[in-house]
Amino acid sequence: MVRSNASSSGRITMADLARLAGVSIPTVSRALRNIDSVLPETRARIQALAAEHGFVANAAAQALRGRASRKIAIVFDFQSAGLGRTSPDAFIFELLGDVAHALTIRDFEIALCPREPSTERYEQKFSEIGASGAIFLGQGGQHDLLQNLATRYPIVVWGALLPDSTYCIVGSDNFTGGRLVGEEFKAGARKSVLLVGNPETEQVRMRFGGFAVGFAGSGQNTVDTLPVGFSYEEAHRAVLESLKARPKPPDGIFAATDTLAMAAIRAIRETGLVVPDDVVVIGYNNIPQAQTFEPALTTIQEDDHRAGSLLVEKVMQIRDGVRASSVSLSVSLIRRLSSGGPAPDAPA
Amino acid sequence: MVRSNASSSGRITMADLARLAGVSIPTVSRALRNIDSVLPETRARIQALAAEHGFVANAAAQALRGRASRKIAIVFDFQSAGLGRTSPDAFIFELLGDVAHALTIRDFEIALCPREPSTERYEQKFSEIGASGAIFLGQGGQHDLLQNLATRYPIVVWGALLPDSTYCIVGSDNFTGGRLVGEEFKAGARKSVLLVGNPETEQVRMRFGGFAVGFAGSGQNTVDTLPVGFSYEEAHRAVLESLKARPKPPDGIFAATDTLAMAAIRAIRETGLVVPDDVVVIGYNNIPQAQTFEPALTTIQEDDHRAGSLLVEKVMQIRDGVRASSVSLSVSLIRRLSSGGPAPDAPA
DNA sequence: GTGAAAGCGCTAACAT
DNA sequence: ATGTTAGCGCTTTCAC
Repeated sequence: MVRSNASSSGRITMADLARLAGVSIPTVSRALRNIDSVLPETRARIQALAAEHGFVANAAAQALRGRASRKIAIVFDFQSAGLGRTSPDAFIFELLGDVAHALTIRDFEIALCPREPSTERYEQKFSEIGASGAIFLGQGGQHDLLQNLATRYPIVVWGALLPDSTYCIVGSDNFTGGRLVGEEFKAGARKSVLLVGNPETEQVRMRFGGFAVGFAGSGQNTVDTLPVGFSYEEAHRAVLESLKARPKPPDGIFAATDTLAMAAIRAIRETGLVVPDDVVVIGYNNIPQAQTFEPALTTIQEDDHRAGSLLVEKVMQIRDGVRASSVSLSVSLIRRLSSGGPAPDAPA
Repeated sequence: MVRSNASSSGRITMADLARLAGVSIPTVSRALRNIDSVLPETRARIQALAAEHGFVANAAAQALRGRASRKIAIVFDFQSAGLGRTSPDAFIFELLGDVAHALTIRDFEIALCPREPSTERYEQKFSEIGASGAIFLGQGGQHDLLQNLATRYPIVVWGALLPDSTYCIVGSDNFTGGRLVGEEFKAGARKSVLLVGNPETEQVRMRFGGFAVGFAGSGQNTVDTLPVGFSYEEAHRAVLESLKARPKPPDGIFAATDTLAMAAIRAIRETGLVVPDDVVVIGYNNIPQAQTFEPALTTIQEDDHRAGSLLVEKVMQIRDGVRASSVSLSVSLIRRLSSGGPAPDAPA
């Protein structure tokens, strides 16, 4: 077996086409790329031949010859952490699907890459596989590294729009999202709020920062932070412990993601409290399950679903030497049951 | 910008190493691959140099030279279907993460590929990108095509273990899984059962087939099938309509996936019925949300989580010319609230 | 044990 | 408008 790429399976090469068309190899190359000269008639003949035989240029050879590859790397944490099977948040997978789709449409190859510990390792990796650009799904705590990498490689990052960043970021307007939640809590006269999520993560920090602004001036109140990662189990445990440890429960929880919000709600119920009567809960991302969950989750959502295609557009621009500016996707609050809003759709 | 792969960013080549080590290029190549001859001392010196300079062989050049690539394609439907945003089932994304992880550990490159309509197109695609094997996540209704493709390319498929298949399949023991549900329904004295899911899909057909066997002999009863795809929304709508159309509701629903089960439960509740008191519901896959969902979902789960690494192991074998046999992963029933079982863990 | 030579499939520079 | 020549970085003969 061991089918390598080329040569195996009756694969057609440019040399074959050249023979068939009675022209030289470079002419075939030119015709196929619709280049300048080449007699229209010749081009037509060659392209017809190519189509007929299902010719596809060997990407390896093109890459070797120095041509900018039509290949983009997508970087994210797919490493299930050993036993715990802590897979990425559902939102990231959604985004991955959208990005992959946008790349496919443009006829680009998609390489999945794990996180690396240094700029050099990323460069090596991208260079090794011949990717002409990379899309990072989440900063993953590598902001400084990314600043550096961006000066040497075309990258775009889904994540928080950090003010000092010199690389191109596409992200939810985390600050406004957080502020909307803060305002909602202020309007709902919440007195004691718990923020669930790790503020060391860039996006989470901005969400919580926005919250503080929106919630400000709501009089006598307290805001505590419960720093947890992105896993459902960890959040569930932490919220449960926190509820037991406190003299009285919070009356509002803002979770950094919908997944964490669902974990919090479960913990709340297990202590006998009722959502939203005793505690109002709001999440972030509006993942598909948010609507499905009981009680349906109040959450923050982007106003359009262009995240995936935007990331791809931007990386194409940078790859082509065009400056691309960061984009903050506007957000809105979806009111559902978990904050006392209406049910997602009227029961029959 | 337009950084192609090689040549840009001070990338080290074998020629550079050869110069540094004072040997010829082929010697470097041999040393790095731990090949036969090569004086141990020479090899050590070269490897040290390579490490020091962070040398990584250019995959394109290796591929071009005819070497079996260390690259595997993963095929699945990531195309969100236009407006509907019908993304793949959560289970597939879980599996994708596991497979990607297993490949990364083995230092293989991962290419994401969409479905193609024909054997030829798959061959072209794999050949173009230089993948030396492919993993299909789900048959996707392409059983015949896959039979054909497998004779020409190293592939492994996650899916149903169809009896006539000549290609290597790794899959849940769908038949037994279905049978367990059937037996559970029989034991629970269900009289009127609705199967939700499209039996044209290979895996679903086997699950329902197993159900029939397990449920058989439970006396006077009826079993209807509601054929729907894999989307939550579609299933929700279909179940709702079905419930309204029937003279009396079923007392048991077996959904082909957990996602469909959740949709069914929502529909059931919207008609005023109670799960599990009026209708018992069982799903399939034990996705993370199954535990979280309210009521927690009774479902079928594989006994171990080796699916991802098994798929990778198998494709490696086939790639290396070794025959690999299909594997049916044993399953068991997880009893939770949706079928009247215990809550996932005791409330505090 | 190592080097010299050839070539994988393609594209860019220079002919014509 | 097309052909000729050279070479990307690597591996595989075949010499020595």
